[in-house]
Amino acid sequence: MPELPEVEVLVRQLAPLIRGRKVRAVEVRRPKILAPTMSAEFERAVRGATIANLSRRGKYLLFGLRRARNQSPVTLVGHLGMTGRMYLLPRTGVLPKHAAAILDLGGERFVFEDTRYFGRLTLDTRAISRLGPEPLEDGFTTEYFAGALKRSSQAIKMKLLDQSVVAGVGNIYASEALFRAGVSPRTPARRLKREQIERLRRAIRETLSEAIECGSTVPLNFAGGRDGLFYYGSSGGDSASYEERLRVYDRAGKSCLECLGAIRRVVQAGRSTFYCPKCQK
DNA sequence: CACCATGTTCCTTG
DNA sequence: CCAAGGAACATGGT
Repeated sequence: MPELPEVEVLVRQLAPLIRGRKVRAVEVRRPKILAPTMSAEFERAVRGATIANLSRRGKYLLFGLRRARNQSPVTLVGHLGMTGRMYLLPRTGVLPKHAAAILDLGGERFVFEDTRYFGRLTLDTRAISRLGPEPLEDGFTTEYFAGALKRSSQAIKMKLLDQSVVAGVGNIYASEALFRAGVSPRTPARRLKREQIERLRRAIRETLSEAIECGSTVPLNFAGGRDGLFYYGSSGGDSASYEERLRVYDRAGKSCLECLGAIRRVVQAGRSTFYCPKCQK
């Protein structure tokens, strides 16, 4: 479930539920997700701490932990990887097969579940410092964006996935934003004209904003109505579903909603890109 | 068995 | 030193 909008929605829902709560115990089932932090160090820092706040940077979750008076606060950095989920589980709930780490909050347990274990929950904050600007904030200007693209011969799709260029865009929204901007994903970054860069910047902001408004993208339904299990997004309901809102992603061979031509799938740097060759130049 | 999957990091090559 | 490409990580779905 991991691009900026999904993380934003998760943070908004989770923050009020965990703010102010104390971590009574820590259980790490997959030490790999702490890397490079070691289990002992992690437990020493987190056990007994109070979660003072939760925020987001790019696709990362930032847990601000307040500890004993004589100890300094620490930041826990979370990342969902490809398959990560974070939620509160009632004390009586059954832990999932791929529970990577569990924080006992007293009433409920905070669970970090991750099937593929590509995610992270760590004290290492270095990745945060390498991130580019937040696409929905003022720092993501056309001036900045143009500067970040002008010396690169790499395809623009790849630049959008580069978290040091702009933070939070992933494989799905990169294709969607390029379609909205009418820009071909294969265009070398340095070939983009000023007007295209402006359109793309706006398209990125609109695409991400709309996804946040819609609540959630990837079908996050925690299959089978969970008793008390926290879940986000609409489970069915009236709003347009995830797939319905995507104009090109995973629509290879289907018709373009604008021109009725066929959506094409190409592979760039080993990852699928979807676009309309007629609408996107 | 084959291929695909929302992401990042490391290694190699130029 | 930098840019770019590809493999690796691990598990499951189709």
